[in-house]
Amino acid sequence: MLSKKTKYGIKALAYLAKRTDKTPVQTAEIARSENISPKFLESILLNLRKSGFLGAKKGKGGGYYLIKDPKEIQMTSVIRVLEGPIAMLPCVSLNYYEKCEDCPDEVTCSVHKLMIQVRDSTLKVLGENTLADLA
Amino acid sequence: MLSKKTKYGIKALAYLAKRTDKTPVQTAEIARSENISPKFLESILLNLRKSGFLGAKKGKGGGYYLIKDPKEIQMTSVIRVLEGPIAMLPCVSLNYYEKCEDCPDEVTCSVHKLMIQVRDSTLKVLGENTLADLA
DNA sequence: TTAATAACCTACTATTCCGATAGGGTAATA
DNA sequence: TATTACCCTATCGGAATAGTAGGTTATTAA
Repeated sequence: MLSKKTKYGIKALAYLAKRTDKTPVQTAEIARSENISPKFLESILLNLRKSGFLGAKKGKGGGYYLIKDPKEIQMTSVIRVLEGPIAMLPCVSLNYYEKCEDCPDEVTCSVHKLMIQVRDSTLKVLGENTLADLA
Repeated sequence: MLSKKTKYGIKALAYLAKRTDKTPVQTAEIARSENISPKFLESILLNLRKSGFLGAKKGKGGGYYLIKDPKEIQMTSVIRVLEGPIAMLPCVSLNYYEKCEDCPDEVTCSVHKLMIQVRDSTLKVLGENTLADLA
């Protein structure tokens, strides 16, 4: 299950991508429009800024704005930053790999093989979709 | 991410499916072989029995055994019983649907559309794989 | 220069879930 | 009738989630 943090983050990015002009948008405006707790959203947008998706401007008329072209932003990268691994098991994760303690051999592990298939099909969908497709 | 409960459950089912004869297998044997905490596994197998995947026999020579043919057991049904929803959001779940409070309209929701695609591709993989394929 | 604005940062909290453990009860077998 | 092994309930520490609170800093406009 996707965390609300990730869901809200995607919604906020899509909100920004929908806008025609790229002037900064305040956290409060996005929060109001998308029904998100303002303070919670604040921490998410900060996260997205630090990860290089958003730029920020302080003071009056300030806010957040997209840095890159929505077409260039794959949903895989968004989800990896907000949620973490896309795979359903650490031992099949490309970016957050961890060995299972209980599993002596990944090659013969039945669950492993299945979860690689799931990972690849998910990766395909999320890789084909960009922020532009959502907006 | 898949819970350990689900992972262990699948491993246990695969262990039973690998056996040629269908005599009962004790919890302790599966736990030893798959490196799972015996007591934890016990609750999982109980769960699988109540869900109709396993049969159980008490007393000496007792244990758990598969009720159905592994070819007939889709991984979707196993995961739904152990983990719950397969979808990444409640609002796109077929079997555990819940409306999002923050979302006024699912049809126009950007995240919703994306997660339906992810759900369908995952469902395809898990539906095509049966317990027999894992064993 | 000062007041207002809005991002930035730190810390805290309530709730829930996960992964397990403990300890006994019940039914079947030898 | 003793042993075996499933059955059931209850508990528990730790981690994560979903926020909340309160103050700091940088920018803008009056």
